[in-house]
Amino acid sequence: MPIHVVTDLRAEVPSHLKKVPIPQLNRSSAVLGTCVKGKVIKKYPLVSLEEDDYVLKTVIQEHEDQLSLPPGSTSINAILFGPLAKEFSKTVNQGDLVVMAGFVVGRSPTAQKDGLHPCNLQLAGVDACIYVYPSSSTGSSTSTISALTPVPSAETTKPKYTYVALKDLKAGMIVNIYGVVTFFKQPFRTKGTDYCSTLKITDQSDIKLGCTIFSEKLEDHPQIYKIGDIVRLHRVKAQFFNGSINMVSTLGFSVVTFDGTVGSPMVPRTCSRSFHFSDEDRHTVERLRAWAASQSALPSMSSALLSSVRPRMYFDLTCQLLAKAVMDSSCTLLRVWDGTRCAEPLLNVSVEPEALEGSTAITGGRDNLVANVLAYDNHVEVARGLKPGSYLRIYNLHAISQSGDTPPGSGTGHLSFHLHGGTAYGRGIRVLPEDSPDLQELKRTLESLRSDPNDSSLVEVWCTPPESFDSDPENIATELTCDHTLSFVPLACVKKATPPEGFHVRAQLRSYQPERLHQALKLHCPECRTLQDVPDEETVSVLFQEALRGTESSREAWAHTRHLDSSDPGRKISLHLPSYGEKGNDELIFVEGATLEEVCRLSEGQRGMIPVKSSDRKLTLLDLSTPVLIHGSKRLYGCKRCSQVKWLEPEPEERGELNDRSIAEMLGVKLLQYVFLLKLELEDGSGSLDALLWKDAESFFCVPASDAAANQKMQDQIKQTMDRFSPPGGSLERPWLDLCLRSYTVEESGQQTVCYQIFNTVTRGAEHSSQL
DNA sequence: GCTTAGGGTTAG
Repeated sequence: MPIHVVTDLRAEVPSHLKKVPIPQLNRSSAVLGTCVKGKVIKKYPLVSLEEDDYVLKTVIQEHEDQLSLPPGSTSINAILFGPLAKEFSKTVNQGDLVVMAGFVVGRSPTAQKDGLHPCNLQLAGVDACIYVYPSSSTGSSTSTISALTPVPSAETTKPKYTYVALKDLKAGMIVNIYGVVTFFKQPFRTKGTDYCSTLKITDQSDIKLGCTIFSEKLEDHPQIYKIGDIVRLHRVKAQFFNGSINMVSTLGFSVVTFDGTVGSPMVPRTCSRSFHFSDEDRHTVERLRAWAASQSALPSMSSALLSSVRPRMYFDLTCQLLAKAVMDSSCTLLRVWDGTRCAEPLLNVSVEPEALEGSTAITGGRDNLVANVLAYDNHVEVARGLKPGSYLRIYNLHAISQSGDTPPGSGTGHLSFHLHGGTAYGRGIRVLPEDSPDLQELKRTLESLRSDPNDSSLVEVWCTPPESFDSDPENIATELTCDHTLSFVPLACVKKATPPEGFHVRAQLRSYQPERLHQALKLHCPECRTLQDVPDEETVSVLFQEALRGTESSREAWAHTRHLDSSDPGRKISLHLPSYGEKGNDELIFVEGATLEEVCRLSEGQRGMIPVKSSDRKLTLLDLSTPVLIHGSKRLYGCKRCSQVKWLEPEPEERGELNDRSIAEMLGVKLLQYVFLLKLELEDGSGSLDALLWKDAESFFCVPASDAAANQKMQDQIKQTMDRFSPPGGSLERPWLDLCLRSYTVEESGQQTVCYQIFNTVTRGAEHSSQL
């Protein structure tokens, strides 16, 4: 796509290019090896289509020596695409003389208006080339010369695939072709083994070409949404039928579809993971788009909004599926809307609530927003597979006035919509992807409907995002364990309800606290029900240090006392080993005069260490902000408020099996329990609310809090779970969570606050990873 | 195993 700025005419333009006078150009002009030469008499601003994609229009006038020809046709519009447009905008000035080559001659859609040449020149891709002779003093433009791209060599630009113009097709050829869709049918089942897509395409040669595509896999079929889409077909065979050429897919067939709108993003619709798409392809699509935009002969689309539908109309409806119900073997009901209100009253087809899948909140016909579509016969198969919440385009829908209670033809009957059996006129249903440009208007309309403060009655419909209709349990990251039969409600409804009440919601995690998950681990006293943070390592360490400054080590009758050297000179560590029992006991050791680090090291042999100090010649526990027991990586804490620490005089008869409870009892300590406490900010499109994950947090994560306190792997597992629910950086999609919530009120300084807590919910997959 | 459909309104 080079532009050459030349100062010496004879030296720069390749000699093989044959110059064609502009007035002699027509649609069938050979373009290979030809060029036109003219003066830039108009240069329009560069138009940016998307990132790094541009279009620019310019008008060039035949070089002076040809001006004896009739005026009017001596000036021609040239449309430049891509980098060439940008380069042209930068390099070329009005008045410059240019030579253009590698163009396509198209029909000028503005010929009537601007009175210029009936054709235009379209320059795109690697073939397009412009040579510029600056008009003013050469000095002014020499600086741009060095910035020019070199001519790509023929070898490197040779495309891997070649495409045959539709006019050049001969029976028997197996070829690759491009075309603009002028008619299409969604894939339908044949009497054979395959699905069949029927389409008709055209290109700059204005030939209408029928194509038939067979494949037993639906994903191999073209994804055509509307007339004007552009398809690229690989390995199709030209056949004679009824006196004209038709194309049929052959072995190795593949298809890619693009939106046909000029300037719309070039997103390939294809199932193949890797497909070849070069700059040349890009420009071919651009050329076809530009050409199609200028064609008035293309059939118009028959899409309509619900608001513009009248009885007896056939139209294409772009809509969202709210609910569906199987009526009988040859009929499925689809309740849809597009956010506009029908001018005619809409019929409500009544269905048993059990038979309805999707939003049960609406009965249809409501406020003339919800249309009841009956899909018959061959469409039942597709209709049954649709997911409520998804976006659809229904082709050739028939508006039928049901005038049961009104005289026929009075125009006051209720409208229902029939998708009749068969595929005539392209009758069918297509699911549109969420991000389809064809949905932007629909989504905007639904959004404005949603924000209408006068209509809160629709809350249950509009506030539920499409994804939450997804009934595929594989896509939901959590699972309910309760046996309530509550139906799912939007968070907005949860917030409106009066507590206490239970709910099932499907929501996403927007954020959570504490972000540092180790802070989610708390100590809870089952007696006084207070909650406190787990003392941090430094605080505990300091308390141990303070205890070192105690009085002389005491000797207890119930224990053998041994001394160890500490890391500090002169300081002895006392180990008091209970002497009762048959052989004495080293399972449980009372340790005095040791630092936290030393106690931890001593407990590494899986012995329970109880840190103690001497006071009044008796042993007692340290401050209750320190662990009462350190056992390997496990630490037990006592409640300051509820413990009644005795002098340590363990009685032999008190000793049964050594466990946390018996140790605590022996020490007179009320043990604190490890618990998780997290605040999850949930959202679902209807709103957001904060829910606590506390009492059922252990089963939610499938990790006991006490294990998490002692085991880094368990903490990592929780981190992974939270990262999955709320991917860091927000780059990945957040999964939906099925949650069982309960609302309740908490009184705090005379103020009633409504709280929500998560119960009966488990994380999917957590039970497996916890086996680590 | 080598076909199917080959556009052009249901009739609920």
